[in-house]
Amino acid sequence: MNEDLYKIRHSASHVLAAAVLRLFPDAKLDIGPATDNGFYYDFDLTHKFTAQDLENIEAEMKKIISENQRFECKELTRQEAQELIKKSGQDAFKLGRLADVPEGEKITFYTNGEFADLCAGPHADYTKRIKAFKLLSIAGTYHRGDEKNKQLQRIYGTAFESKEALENYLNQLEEAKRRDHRKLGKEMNLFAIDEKVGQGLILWKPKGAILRQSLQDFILELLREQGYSQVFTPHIGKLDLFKTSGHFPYYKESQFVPIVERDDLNAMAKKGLTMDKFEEEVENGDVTGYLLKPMNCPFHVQIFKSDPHSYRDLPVRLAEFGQVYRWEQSGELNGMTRVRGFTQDDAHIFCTPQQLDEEIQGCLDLVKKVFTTIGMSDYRVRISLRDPNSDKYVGSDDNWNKSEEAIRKAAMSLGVPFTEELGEAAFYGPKIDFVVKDVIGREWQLGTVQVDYNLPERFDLTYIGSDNKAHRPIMIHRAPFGSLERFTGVLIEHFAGNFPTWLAPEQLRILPLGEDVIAYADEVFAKAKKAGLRVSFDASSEKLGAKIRKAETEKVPHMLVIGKKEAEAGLVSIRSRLRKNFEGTHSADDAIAMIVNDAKSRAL
RNA sequence: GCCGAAGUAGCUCAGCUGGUAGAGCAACGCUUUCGUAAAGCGUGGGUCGUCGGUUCAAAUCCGAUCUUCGGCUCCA
Repeated sequence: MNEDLYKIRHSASHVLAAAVLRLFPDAKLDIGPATDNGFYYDFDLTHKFTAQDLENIEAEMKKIISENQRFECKELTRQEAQELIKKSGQDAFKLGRLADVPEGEKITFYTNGEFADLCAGPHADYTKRIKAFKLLSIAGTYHRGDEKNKQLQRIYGTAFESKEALENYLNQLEEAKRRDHRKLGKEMNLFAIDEKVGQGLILWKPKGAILRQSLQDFILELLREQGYSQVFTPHIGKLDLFKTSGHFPYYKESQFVPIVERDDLNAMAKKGLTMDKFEEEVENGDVTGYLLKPMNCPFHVQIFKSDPHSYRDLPVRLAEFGQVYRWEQSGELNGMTRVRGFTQDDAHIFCTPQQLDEEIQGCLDLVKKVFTTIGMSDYRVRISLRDPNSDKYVGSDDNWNKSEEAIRKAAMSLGVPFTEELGEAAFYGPKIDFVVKDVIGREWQLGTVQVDYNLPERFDLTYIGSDNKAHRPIMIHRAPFGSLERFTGVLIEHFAGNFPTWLAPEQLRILPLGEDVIAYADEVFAKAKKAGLRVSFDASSEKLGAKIRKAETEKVPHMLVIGKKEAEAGLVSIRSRLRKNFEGTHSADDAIAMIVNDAKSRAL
């Protein structure tokens, strides 16, 4: 965002606050910055803002803008600032915000008209610089983003340097909604979420299943190339397994309640335990129970443990499309991108310290290959490192340094910009994530590679080194898609449902023209089917235009039009959304071969 | 989980201040057999998310609850 636009938006947020104060003098102001897409301001007010209020506030803002107030910056001492805040009756949050300004830094107030706000600036010079703005929504938000704090009301808006730019942005929003995976998923019969089945639980419909299977096949191919072994593990495991791994009760809040054996349940019921006592017993007591797995790692660890290992066997790479279950808060659920049951394209690598660099590199290559094949170039890479001032991490400093260095080195080799975030690492090791945005600009983490020193320790994993002594292997967790559900959701939006041939649930449709050609068209249909294409036959008595329209709206990438002309010459006519160079008449065999190759090559 | 909004036919939506539901598309049937994005006519389909309340009467008003959407928090 350029500086002028930033100033406009930041100024708009001040105008918003000024307008709200005119209409609701009791409102307490918290904070109101410019954002990537607009601006907001947070208010504390007993009255709940309504849609009508939003309109009134907007009208008041227009008034303020037309008054063409001048933004003036005033530097104050801390003492003066405190007095000013108290005098204005805005001490509820502003005093705290003032305290955030570090000692020695300038304290500035920006004034426009009757409104003054603690603010570092910069601002536009006059309110009339805000040429176009619109208030978009009201949302709840916690003061300082902490759910223990008071919940405030946030008004979101956006502002631009011209009416055209605003129109443009609003149109873009509309356009984006059209490619929303929840909308397309329904329209294209890819998946469903059913109230009766449960929130956040995805039903993959036949067409969505084809999409998913194609993605899985693709990954499997890459895994074979990279020397992974496929494994399968159950959906539940004993509580004890997760106690050893440290996941239970550590992740208790995000797990489904344990499945406790009938006898134990009975015994606890007889004791008349309260919920708290029940949980305590499950956590600490001698209770036999199972957990729906929130992650696959402990299972893979036990597979590794089931054999003795020599350094010559390493690295061991165990891969599984493992379905896991997490109790996400209901308000966090979102289509396919945030669900309660999802399938990780998971794998765990057990390697020696010497192999770590190369293995991380291999994982990143895999992720990169996936993103390149899909044609997703709009992602950002985030590496999460430990907070140097915290002691919550396990593993030696030496190990941490080495693995952080390995991660950083690998990230650099990607040739894309990445950010380093301190304190974001898991307690067991640093990680590197691939993050993409959905149609409304929300970020979702997809691929991830994490180094882990913790689980090998907790499960006492060993291999015999060349010195004939036991050594501790290092684990890498990695998932190039992250989860098939989230990835598919993002993928639907990425392609706006217009999938390349290899992913399209229906790759080809035969459009016969008239009853006379049905027999010939049927032959072509059989050939295409035999060639492995996902093909359908439109035998309806609609006109060609209607058949084409139907196929187009259903986003079928290729069509074969077969009329008298083609039937007599033994040809077919291709109409293709994806490959204009395919279009024209060809022999049926050629046409089918072209489409088959297109699918095989996973061309975009 | 919290704040706010919403839930009417398979889909998209209309139904004003209460008088017991309507359109387009889809589906189905008949006619049409057609040349690159919509042929014509007809038919069926809804206990208005669910439960309770107010009322002579509730899709409409009130309460609870479930689900969805936008935020916040949290995550793959």
